[in-house]
Amino acid sequence: MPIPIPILQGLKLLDQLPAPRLEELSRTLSERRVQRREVVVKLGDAGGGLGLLIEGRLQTVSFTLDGKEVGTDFVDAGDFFGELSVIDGQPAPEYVIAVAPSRVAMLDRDRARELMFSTPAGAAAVAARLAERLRRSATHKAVLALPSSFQRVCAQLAALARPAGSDGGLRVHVAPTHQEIAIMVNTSRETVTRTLQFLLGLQVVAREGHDLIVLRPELLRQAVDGSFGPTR
Amino acid sequence: MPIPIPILQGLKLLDQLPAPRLEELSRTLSERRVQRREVVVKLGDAGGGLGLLIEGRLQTVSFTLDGKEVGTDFVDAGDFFGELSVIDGQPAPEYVIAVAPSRVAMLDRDRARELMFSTPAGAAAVAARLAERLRRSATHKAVLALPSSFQRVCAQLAALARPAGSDGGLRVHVAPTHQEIAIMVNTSRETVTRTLQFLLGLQVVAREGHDLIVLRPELLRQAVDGSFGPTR
DNA sequence: CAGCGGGTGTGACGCACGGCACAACGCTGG
DNA sequence: CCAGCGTTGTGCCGTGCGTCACACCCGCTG
Repeated sequence: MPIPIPILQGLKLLDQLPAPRLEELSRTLSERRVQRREVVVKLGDAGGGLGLLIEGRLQTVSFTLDGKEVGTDFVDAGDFFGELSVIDGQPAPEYVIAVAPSRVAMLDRDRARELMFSTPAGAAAVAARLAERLRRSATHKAVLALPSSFQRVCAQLAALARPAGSDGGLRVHVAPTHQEIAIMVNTSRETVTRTLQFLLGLQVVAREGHDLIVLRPELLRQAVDGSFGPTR
Repeated sequence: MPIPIPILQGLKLLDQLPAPRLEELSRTLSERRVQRREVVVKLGDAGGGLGLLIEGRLQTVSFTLDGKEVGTDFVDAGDFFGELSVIDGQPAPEYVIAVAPSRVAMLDRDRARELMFSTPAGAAAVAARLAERLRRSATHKAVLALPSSFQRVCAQLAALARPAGSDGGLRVHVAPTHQEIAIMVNTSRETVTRTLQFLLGLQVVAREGHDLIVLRPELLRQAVDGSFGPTR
């Protein structure tokens, strides 16, 4: 089924495209719906095309050298993914998995390269996206390198929390499971549970349905830099 | 002082450039020599230009949220660095420090953007470089996420070792100090020392001047995936 | 309603490793 | 040749947290 042009215009790579090109893409692209947990790109896939995320949320997941899962980054609606293989022709470095029901479109390799490199606007969009990913990767490393598990969990919570709609409060919308958090910050599920219990007990965070709301962001920040925690 | 054209042609961003452009750059660029430990780009610098590494080796260093140093990546001769600020205009996300005596050239922001985006070849070079950095960043994360310090040190050694000239042996040329390794893999200097002692004792690696040679790469690999180590 | 599976909460145990303290080495420069 | 500093080697101590084991809760489906 074709994809409506207004939707295509909402995608970062395509928002500068002239109308005729958009129309052509609209006719030839087709959309795929994926459910939570479904795999969109497999680790090691070579020659895959470029993915465009129309709606939903994806996560990139990879593995340590000893086989344990490591969460790495997220893909939000409007972003594209799978660029690395398109750029350098190497196999995909990680899995891409849906964390929420999503709609994606795949663009074959040759047309993707053409969009990415033939115009300065396309090139700039690609560079901007890669730069964004690198910066996030760096901050994620800064989290991973924190000495204690407690700090890492707090840091990850702080990173996941986004300003909520109404007041200025922070909230983690549909919080990940403890297991998923553990994977992101390289610790055990039990430690995540214990950390969360600690924070709930001190009213630093609170549960609200499937969301987690941050009541005292400043304490969370102190927890990250070590000046606040279980052992005094 | 002007930079000879053959040297400019050895740089990844410039190797496709037509002769007249090269000549102009040769006249206007000037080279700076830096010593080991000298800072080339400061964390937080905004509006900095693009750096070109003519000779030597640089390292990017950043800090955890609680203020500890984290080694992140290396820049080798021919690579450029400081792209992120040029691309997105944000402050530099990390320090860039020389780990060996080096020669660098700085290119101002506007001319860098022109080189990077005005031609498909330039755009492809930039994308390729960013893709390379992202892939390395991902493998570094895979190292950081290993459960035990011992494994992380071994993994880092394996990553640093490159095929040596003569035979097929692996060698770490001018090995980093234990402290530097500790920073890269998020552990303590003492643990690095102990791990290295362990490996030296079992003849897995050996010292040769300032180099470290890997005598038994297969054991090193087993050490990484946990099937070989101090506690059996 | 029972039965099930995925997620969460909690206790107990053991050990790897971070931190400290100090000794020993190997340079560089005076 | 000695002083001084950066790096390496090692013992010891305390503890954070990974792991195992098990109970509980909730939302399914039949």
